[in-house]
Amino acid sequence: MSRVDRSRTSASQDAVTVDLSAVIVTASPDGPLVLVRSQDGAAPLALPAGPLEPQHRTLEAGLRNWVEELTGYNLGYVEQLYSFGDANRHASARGQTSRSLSIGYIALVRETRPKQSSDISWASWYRFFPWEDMRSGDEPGVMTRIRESIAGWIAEAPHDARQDRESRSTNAFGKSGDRWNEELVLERYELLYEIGLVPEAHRDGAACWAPREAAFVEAESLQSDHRRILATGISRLRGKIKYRPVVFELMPPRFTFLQLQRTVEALAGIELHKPNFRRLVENQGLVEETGSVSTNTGGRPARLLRFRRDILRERPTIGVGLPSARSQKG
Amino acid sequence: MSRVDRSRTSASQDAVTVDLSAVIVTASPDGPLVLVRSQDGAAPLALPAGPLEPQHRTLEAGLRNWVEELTGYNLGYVEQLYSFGDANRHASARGQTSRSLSIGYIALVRETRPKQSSDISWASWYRFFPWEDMRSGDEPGVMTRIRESIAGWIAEAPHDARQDRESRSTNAFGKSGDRWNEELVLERYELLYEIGLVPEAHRDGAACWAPREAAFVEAESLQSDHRRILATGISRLRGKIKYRPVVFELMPPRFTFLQLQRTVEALAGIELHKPNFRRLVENQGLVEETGSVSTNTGGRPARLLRFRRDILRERPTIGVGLPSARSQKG
DNA sequence: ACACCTTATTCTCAAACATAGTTTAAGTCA
DNA sequence: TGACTTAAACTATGTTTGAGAATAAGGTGT
Repeated sequence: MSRVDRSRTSASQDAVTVDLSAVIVTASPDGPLVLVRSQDGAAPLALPAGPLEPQHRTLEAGLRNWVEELTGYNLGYVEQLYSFGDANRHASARGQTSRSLSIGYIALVRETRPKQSSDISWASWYRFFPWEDMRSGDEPGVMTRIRESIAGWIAEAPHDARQDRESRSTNAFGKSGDRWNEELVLERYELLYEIGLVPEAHRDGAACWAPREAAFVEAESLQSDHRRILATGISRLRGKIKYRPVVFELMPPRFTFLQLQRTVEALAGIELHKPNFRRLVENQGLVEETGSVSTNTGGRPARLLRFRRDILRERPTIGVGLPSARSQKG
Repeated sequence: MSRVDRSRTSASQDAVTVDLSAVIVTASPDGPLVLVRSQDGAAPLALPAGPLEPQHRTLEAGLRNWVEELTGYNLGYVEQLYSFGDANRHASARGQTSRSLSIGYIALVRETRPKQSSDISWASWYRFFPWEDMRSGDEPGVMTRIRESIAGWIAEAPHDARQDRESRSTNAFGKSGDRWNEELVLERYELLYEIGLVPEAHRDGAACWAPREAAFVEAESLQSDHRRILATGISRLRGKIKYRPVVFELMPPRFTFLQLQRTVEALAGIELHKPNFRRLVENQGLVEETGSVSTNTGGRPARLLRFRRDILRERPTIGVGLPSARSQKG
């Protein structure tokens, strides 16, 4: 048997439409920004997305095409994230299952200039995941409140579910005081969703522990499952900077060590030790000096660096190295 | 505008069929095996694949369903690999672009019992990538021949392309004598394809350096782009074992240190240092003793171990650790 | 000029980890 | 018993990391 037998008129294959969604990231002095699209009325923001069209030769080409048309940005680094395809992702009104497949991408761009089209704008990605920004510890107290709620959720569990809830929460959020694994963005989001701390309008039916009156975490939502896609994107990016020099896609041509460090910190959501960060980047041979210095540092002038593009050819598996989620025994 | 406007009858969306392809892996004493399907006549082997059907609630559910129906195997660990979607992946006979989207998965199973259906069988994945098995150095001399061909390909380059070819080859294959990065399976395959050492029947049009008479590397092909999917799967698995305890999905309930080591070596295609491997696994707390020993080792009996399932809850980012692709300076 | 602020940059030191052995233990087989 | 095989423990050495102290080099205000 060959696949050709099962043509698209066959009963066994339903109508499928394919969306390409993009998490388009840039870095600003204040943190990582993601491109969002505002919709009519009070509807939540959405990631830019568009249908796959016949003239697109490959999926990635389709995405680049669509994004450029929509936003005018020229995508630099692009990577496929994940394909989502729940049967009822956009259930058709006629009760027929019209499956909508959505392929998520993450893309990095350098330019931040505002766009002409008024429904496109940049938003800090921490607007949607405030708890992921631990650069100044738990400064606004978000995590304190979250940990309290989690403790309640664990305490309320029926006896046999207690240990499961406990271990899932330490897995996602670490033990109180510890640094957590910054890559588990999706796991944390889904746990908070399950507990009911981040309600989602579009999936009301699901189980929800917290009473409606409980103090929710103040976090903005996104259309349909775009928040999951964004979480996946953040997670992927946080993982990738450790072993590939992708941060430089977000840096200007010339930058100082501190600027580079701040960008990495913003992406990872944690603070880093300055001398160690410098040593790591230096030892990996990721940058070279330009000869000039930046005088507007507020203190001693900093040397301006540039990314050594040739490094990409020499060694594929290097990155800017976070504190390596050290195996914290015991 | 909403996405609903663009229904599947719209001219801008062509007919899409979705295939789910699976790289189903198991471990045997002789190395990693992958499930393949033989086709009519002399056609190359194929990965098991099937169309996404309406009753499947999620993509992964569809895959599990399909594979179980086809092979009877119950998939354990399943992970989405990548979505491939070239416009003419299976060009329809009528000249119409009927896009075929293919979503690749990797799955691990423990059971190896042969199946009733005669067109399903297990094959060592090194049949398709012989150069990836460096467990006994370059014992059959494959890499020696490959390096010679690469040297020729570099020497033959027009002046301006010389350096590019050189750096791409050191990137993929490392310098002669060095250990290469075992994750770059796809990169190596594509480089060899470009050089013409691993001809693919299905894409004849592409550029090919080596004359047809040149000594090709003896490697088996797979249907359409299934070899790329397999390469992606191997790469993903080799990466994953370093930071997640996925090997245990391939191990029997009780095993010795050496069995575990052999499995990891088989997947990674390299040999490991015995005492160090043991220490690493021990320190990570991945295993616990069962109390019994295995006496058929040929020497001193080995303690039988079992995987500590609770570790999954405690610490998400641990694995069985290859020699960590050390940043080989210089 | 001087004290004093800020940030940049270099050093130091110990703990953790990895690499590559060597040595000892505990079985089987002839 | 002695030879052989694999298991398991131990050792020595070098590298990487985490945390902090010390020093350099510019500003500003007096």
